[in-house]
Amino acid sequence: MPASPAEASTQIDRIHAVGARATPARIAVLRLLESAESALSHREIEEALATGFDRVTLYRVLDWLVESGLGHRITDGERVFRFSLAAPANASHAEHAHFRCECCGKMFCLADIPVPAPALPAGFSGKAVEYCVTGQCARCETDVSSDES
Amino acid sequence: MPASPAEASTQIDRIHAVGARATPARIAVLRLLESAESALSHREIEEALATGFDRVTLYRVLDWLVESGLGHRITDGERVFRFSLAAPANASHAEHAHFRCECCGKMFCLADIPVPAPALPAGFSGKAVEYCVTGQCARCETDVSSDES
DNA sequence: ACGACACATGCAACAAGGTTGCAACAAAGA
DNA sequence: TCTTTGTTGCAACCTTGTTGCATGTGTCGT
Repeated sequence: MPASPAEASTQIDRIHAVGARATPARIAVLRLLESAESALSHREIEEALATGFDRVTLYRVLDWLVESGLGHRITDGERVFRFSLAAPANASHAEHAHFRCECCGKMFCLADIPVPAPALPAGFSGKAVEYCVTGQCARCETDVSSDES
Repeated sequence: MPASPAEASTQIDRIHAVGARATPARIAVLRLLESAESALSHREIEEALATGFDRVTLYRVLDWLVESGLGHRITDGERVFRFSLAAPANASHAEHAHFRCECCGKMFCLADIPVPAPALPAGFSGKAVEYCVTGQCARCETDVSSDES
């Protein structure tokens, strides 16, 4: 079920709400991230949006997304950035934990698990925290155990 | 104060203990990491060891270090890997938190701060946890405040 | 509805970090 | 000392992300 113009208006509103231009690339990325179950890398976004947006355009859209506060950027353990939407403006988007599956490579937001506040040594001031667990996700876990040949 | 052969024997023993060959590159990297106050990136290691080891050699030494259990690899928030030595075999090297200074780029091991165990959703199994705080370290903090012009 | 302007896009080139293949070399044991 | 097997150096390559610049387009004022 591809985009209908009516559905796209949701994204357009969100874009305008942060004082930016509603462009096809931005709308498409927003829509994609909204329906994503896990944080996506630039590569994954490029492949999902087979619409021929330029690589650089996507990088810029993603940068804009973070700058404007509509999304965040997290780093998985493998030198790539991943992007997910921030929660809608009403909810305060507390920092949450992430889970990266070694098997399928997907990254999940563990919204339920609050990131424990760090106790830093004297003189240190923390701004942001990344809390990322690596392991196997539920699906890969069952795949592997049922595949024990 | 450069390496003395006598001091190097410590490193050689550690290398032999994991069943590997004691080569100049490995000894040098081990020595460097032992004296490092923070986790070092490949680049930093290459510059500190101005001894002309090949880039690739260092990458391979670092990979070996992690595989053999003598060191770990962590990712700072900026797409680069950093390496530090594992604690000596007697101590169980519990996972610890890291701190990356946005200002000077250094990465510190916060050995005192235990990484809280994650509560994962059903079906997920975690193997490793990364807990990294970003902010300003004590030195940069004072530099900035005394530099307010 | 139209035009202007600022911002967004596409292209090409670049940069940094890391990996691979392969021939030459050297540490460890016989 | 000799052999073997693991290590090194080199060159080339890949991936991820960035920059400069000319062209295109969304938005606003009219």
